[in-house]
Amino acid sequence: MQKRVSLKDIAKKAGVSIATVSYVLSKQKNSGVSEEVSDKIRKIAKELNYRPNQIAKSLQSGKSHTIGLIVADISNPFFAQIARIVEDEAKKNGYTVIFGSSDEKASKSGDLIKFLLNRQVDGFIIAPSEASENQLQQLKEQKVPFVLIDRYFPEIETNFVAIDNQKAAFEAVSRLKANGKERIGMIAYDTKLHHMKERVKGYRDALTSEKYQDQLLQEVEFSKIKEDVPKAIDKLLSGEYPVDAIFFATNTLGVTGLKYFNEQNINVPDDIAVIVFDESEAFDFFYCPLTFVQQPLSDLAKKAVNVLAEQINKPTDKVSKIYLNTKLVIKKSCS
Amino acid sequence: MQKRVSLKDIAKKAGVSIATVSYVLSKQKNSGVSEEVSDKIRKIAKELNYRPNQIAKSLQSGKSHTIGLIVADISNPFFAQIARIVEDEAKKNGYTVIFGSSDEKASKSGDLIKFLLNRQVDGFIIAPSEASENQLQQLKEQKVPFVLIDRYFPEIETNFVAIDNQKAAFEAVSRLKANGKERIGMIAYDTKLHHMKERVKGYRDALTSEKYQDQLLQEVEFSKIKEDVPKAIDKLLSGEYPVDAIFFATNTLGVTGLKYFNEQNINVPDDIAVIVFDESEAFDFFYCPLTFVQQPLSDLAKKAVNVLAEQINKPTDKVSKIYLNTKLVIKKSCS
DNA sequence: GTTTAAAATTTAAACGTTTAAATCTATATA
DNA sequence: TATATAGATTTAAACGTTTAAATTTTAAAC
Repeated sequence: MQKRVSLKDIAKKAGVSIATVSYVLSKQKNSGVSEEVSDKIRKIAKELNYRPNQIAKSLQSGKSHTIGLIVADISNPFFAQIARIVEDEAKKNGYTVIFGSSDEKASKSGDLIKFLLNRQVDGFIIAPSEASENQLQQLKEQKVPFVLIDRYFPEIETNFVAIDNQKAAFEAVSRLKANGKERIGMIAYDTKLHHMKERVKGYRDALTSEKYQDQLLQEVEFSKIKEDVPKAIDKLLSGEYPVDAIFFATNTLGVTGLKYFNEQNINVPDDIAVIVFDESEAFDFFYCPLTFVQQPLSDLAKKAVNVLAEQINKPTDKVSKIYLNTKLVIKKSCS
Repeated sequence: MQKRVSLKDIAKKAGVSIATVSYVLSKQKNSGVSEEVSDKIRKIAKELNYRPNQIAKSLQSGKSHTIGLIVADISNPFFAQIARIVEDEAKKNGYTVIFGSSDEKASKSGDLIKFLLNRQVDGFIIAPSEASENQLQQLKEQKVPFVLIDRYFPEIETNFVAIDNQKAAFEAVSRLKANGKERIGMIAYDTKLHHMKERVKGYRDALTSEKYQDQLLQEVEFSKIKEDVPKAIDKLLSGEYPVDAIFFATNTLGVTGLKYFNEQNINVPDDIAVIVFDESEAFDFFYCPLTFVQQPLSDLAKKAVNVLAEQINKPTDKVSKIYLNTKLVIKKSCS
């Protein structure tokens, strides 16, 4: 990599001090320097194709103008979409984004946080993984600005941008009931993460019959949904009282479940009604249009960036807890 | 953000010079410093939870250990998957990834490159957009290490990791012919990008009848595929000799096309046979299993990182032009 | 008890910026 | 003409590291 031109080079060529060059090039308004000199400096800077060294600026200012985005998996369309919006919104605010995938593992997210902190990121947007409370607590102690997205821990006072998972789930399941479904199963992740627990809560709230509830909720592990979802479905469909509807707690679970339905020639909605939390491009091709809970991804991500930017610029102890509205998009699959 | 602890703080506490601390903490082997002192320093460093300031290191070393990844759109699963693998492979090599989306616009990619160069990235992995040759040429002149991925410009000598698009397309279309298809249309992007031209070339090579070829190839614009793909399909299916097969040049085009088929109740493969370049989760739900050209995404991304890392560590003028193999995954849609 | 060499530690400069403070240069004022 | 004042420019320190070179300390050799 060729040596880049610095203020020093310009100063030498212009026959002035580095400081003068800096004043000319870094101040918008002509602060002090004479027209003559500043014109000359700007001309030379252009000639030499000067590009300020952000690293040096960062060292000097203590700000890197970089934010760290930590999600479960950047290749998951849900997070990829968030990433894209974060990218655009961050750029508008003058920030660069460094991302990292935690694979839902606290150890990975911990490493990631340390790594990015070394890189002097100014703040974080995090979709936290299970058992990462202590990491967030530490960030708080070190007064590192951060905003949670998609998930949050109710017992920790932090900024977050999320949805009302319980309400959204309640609405969805209520819809199934309204459509006459009597035994509604749910497939969720086996995690303590609050957003998932809320979805389960909303589901439970909507159920009136208390019976069999334990068997109706199937929880699968993040790392082995390929095996666990089919098993869960089998369980829900077997026995004396097979379910007549399934509520999938995420798009990934939904996709996996629907694939299994296809393999087994289980028809939606004739054999079973379905509602999925979140959407997926894949659903567009499912033979039966799917009812799903739509999250305001774009607003979620934008808000997160804005809250973070504010927090970086004027840190306060007041936290922003933002809930955005979801929408239940009703199609044939739940009837 | 709380002030972080620096070498200075440790030095003060330990009663030694900053240099000594640096020697202890930055050298793996005990270079010179006595056991006693170095133990003490390490202990204090741990106590204070010292984390080296990468920014300062970067300024000093001229290396940021950061690479810039520029793709068309991070929210496109094709690129999101690449991003994920790049992330993992980069981490293995000690690099952080900053990403940016160009939206297939040269202007955006140009801005992005400048922006990231200011951030002192050590190198780039780029899926270049149309008319961005001059940007790459400039990078070459400035001796900035970079590797192209997915696309490349044959007239510019650069590192790249790609596939043989012509061959892959040829194979795909040949398959359609072998299955008795006689009028095979293609829907491609209207771009000068070489990879797309190669796909078209491969398609043309496979066609034997020379007639009507101009009408058989439909090119649509990146920015308005939603409108253009349906139009293109209408054209291909109307007239005296409607096509009996369509070859989609990318997964995005395929997804859009198949949606339109559904709207119009056009059946695959009865009404029309289909092959798509690239895969998509969505295809799993299409009623008819789709034949597609499978790219070795993971290897592509890994290779790109490795070539780049090598280029950064020992720059040479020799370029690596790497082609990886594709696989035609044959399903019912092309019969 | 010197001398000398080796080992341990420190000094100082550098990376490319910013910016307060100091200095220098005009010009206006008396 | 001397002086104050504003304007223009430079000096120097700082951000947190690294590292060559200089210095100091320790220990060995005589």
